[in-house]
Amino acid sequence: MPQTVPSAGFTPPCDYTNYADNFDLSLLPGGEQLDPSLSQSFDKVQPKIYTTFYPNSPQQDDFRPDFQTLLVPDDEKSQNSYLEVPPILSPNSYRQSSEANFYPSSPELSLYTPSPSSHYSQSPVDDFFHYVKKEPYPSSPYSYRVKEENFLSPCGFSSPTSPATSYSSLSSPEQINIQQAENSDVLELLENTVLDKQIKQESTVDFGNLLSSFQDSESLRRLLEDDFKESQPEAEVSKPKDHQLLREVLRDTSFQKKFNIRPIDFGFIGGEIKMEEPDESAQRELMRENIEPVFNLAIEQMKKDVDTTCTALGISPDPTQWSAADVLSWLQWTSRQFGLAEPLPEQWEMNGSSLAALSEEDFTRRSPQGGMILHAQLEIWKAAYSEEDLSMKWQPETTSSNASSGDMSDDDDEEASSSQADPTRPTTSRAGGSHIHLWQFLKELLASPQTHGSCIRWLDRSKGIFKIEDSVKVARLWGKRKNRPAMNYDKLSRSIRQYYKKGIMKKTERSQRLVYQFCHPYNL
DNA sequence: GAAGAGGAGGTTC
DNA sequence: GAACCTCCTCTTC
Repeated sequence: MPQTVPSAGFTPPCDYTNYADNFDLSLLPGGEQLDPSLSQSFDKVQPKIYTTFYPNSPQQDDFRPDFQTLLVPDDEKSQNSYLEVPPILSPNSYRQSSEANFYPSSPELSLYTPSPSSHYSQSPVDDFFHYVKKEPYPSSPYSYRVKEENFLSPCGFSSPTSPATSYSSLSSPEQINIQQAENSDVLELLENTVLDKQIKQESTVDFGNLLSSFQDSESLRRLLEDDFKESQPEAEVSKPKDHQLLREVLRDTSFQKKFNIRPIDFGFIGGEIKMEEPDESAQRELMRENIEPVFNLAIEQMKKDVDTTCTALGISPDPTQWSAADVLSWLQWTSRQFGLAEPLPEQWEMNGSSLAALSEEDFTRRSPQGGMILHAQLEIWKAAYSEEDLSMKWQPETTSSNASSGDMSDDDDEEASSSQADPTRPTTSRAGGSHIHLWQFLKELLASPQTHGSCIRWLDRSKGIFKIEDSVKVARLWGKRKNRPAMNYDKLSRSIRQYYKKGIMKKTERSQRLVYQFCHPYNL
């Protein structure tokens, strides 16, 4: 009959997926020295952990456990510790009912489990240990099973205070007001999506087998009690400091000798890891799915920052529209924001278009100390504006528009359907890397000079001028991507030339072999 | 000879 | 129908 008690730091080592997702990194060697700020964050968003004991024993209906009293102080029962008290079942009813009726969601049983408010039977901890003593392991036909349910609940965010206040509590005092103002809608989104829901995971382990690894039940009892005492002062059940039992188990390497197991060597992590191409593709898709919402949030925040600054300085969000005075105003403002030296006006006598065309080297030449930062900030501005402007106004036929483009992603899954207003905008409408435009592919190669710098590289990044250094290799890569083994540079270049008519690419002013130039805004 | 330019028809989605 | 792919001829470097 199942019983749920606070996990007291115990994590059944049976479901590695669950384990990996919820693993307390502080358990690793040296992990106790967590970054204090991180620890604070964990305290605010503390997972609720439910552990259910349900012995497969006919005697269990006699148990009247008081785990709640034993392991959970009264003042905590309503916080992070949950004891599920099920109705008492007779031995017959227990035997007649399958485990699936109790825990259909257990990994072996694979159905969903009731919420933490559901009820299960109980058993006293003393009787539990008595039972352990009476029934020698592992020969007992009745094994205890432990089911741990982890509810990742936004405890810190679900306080009566506003989301912004809760979030700000994680920050330094001087940041509070800013973050309250700037992150409120981001937090609102997070609350409405992820944090508003409990994420439930569970695992089941044969407790009997687990206990058999201990010399006697007293040692386990002692460990559990010590663990609970240690967690008492903080009144936090699942703090990183907990999991004493697990710590002990992890430190105990006797099992390695017992089962002739060698420790896993993670040293390879620092080295080269080769992945099969299909797996790599799946990983990229998974990464995209995970990162895209965050990326969109960042873009939104970036746009707001740009708007705020535009209002403050009275300048256009489009850098190419800036006058010389606007340029100077923006440079001064950005320099102050980043604590850079005041820009010398004589170095920056130009309008916004000229500024936007400067390369990073140009910036660094004019401002050796902060040129890189200023250039990066301008790129962000251009990207933020293009995101907004292209989605609102830009049409493929009107490339004369002074809108700039933000090819924010070099992802190979991008698609530029003619029905879309923004051909440079990343989309995820189709998975896989086969549907990609040649110009996007070339930009993808150009974006990874470490990998592909030997076959294609930028000559002038700001103007979108690039050179194909190894036409055979580029063609081979393109053919591989498009699953066209017969691809060669002759065909690839024919496709590039098709871009001349479409206004995507052009030959450079001084024609050079294997040198092409992206048209605006594709050069961004 | 390699690469560029461009016409024309075919293929895939 | 768009976006290539393929083949071709001619030109340029």
